[in-house]
Amino acid sequence: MIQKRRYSKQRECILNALQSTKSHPSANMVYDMVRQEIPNISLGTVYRNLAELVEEGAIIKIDAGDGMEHYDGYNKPHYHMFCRGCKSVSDIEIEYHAGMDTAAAKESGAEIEYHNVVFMGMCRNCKKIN
Amino acid sequence: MIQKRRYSKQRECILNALQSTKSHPSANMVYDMVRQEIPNISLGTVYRNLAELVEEGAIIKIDAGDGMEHYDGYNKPHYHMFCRGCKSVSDIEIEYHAGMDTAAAKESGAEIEYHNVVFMGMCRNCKKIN
DNA sequence: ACTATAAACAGTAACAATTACTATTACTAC
DNA sequence: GTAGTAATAGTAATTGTTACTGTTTATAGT
Repeated sequence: MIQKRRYSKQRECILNALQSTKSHPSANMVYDMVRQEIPNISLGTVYRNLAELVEEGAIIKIDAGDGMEHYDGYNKPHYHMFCRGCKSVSDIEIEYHAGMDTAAAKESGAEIEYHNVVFMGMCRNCKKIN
Repeated sequence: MIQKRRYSKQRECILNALQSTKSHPSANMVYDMVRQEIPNISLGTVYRNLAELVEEGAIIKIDAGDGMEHYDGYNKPHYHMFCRGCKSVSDIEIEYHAGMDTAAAKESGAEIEYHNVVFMGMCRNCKKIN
């Protein structure tokens, strides 16, 4: 009677696309990726499923400051950097600073669930040029 | 001959508004604030001046992940938290982790200029309710 | 102080990312 | 297999932001 989440080819394809890349595509980039598999998929479907996958914790959303959301097939908590040169988001594989969460909670009285870190700068390739 | 930045009442008013609040208003909220002083100021003027003030380092832009930019009259590097309950941005006054920048630079080979941290959770008020 | 110059402006139109809507399709419990 | 209802495709609407245009105004040079 009461139906839970229902399977859909589209959602599986979106999740696969995200899990099989190390890049951090925007919704539109995901749209382009899955259209190779499902040519008539709707952009609205991509947005809706990305939101659902974020909500259930299967992927994460990254705010890089370039005016659009980026998505990341989630494995473990990790940090990101945004390159001012090529405007790309990449992983930064340093340890998650769990101590900052407790410090922030103590300072503010808030309940901290997690934190995001975005490093700003010029990536290895772009710093040569500029 | 070559003109530099020129004074404007509007820009001064915008900077004042940001420096005299501890909140982290969006462009639209800034617009509402300065309209009390300059009723016919244009929203475009607010956006342009906010961008210029960010560029010259007088204020900072915060990406909270709620679909719009927030602005902050800048004093020193500090962190922020976004409350899932009341959707507000507040300061977190813990020390800037400069060590993370060098760690990130070493790990990635990038040139790191700085980093932003946004804590996610429920603020002191909202955690009581929920 | 007066004038020429161009930066900054107000007002509005355009834009791009995202969300909402609607009729149709296709999972899944029975 | 069928009924019920999530999920979809396609499209329209919304929202935050940026670009454009004719006008105003700060300021450098007289």
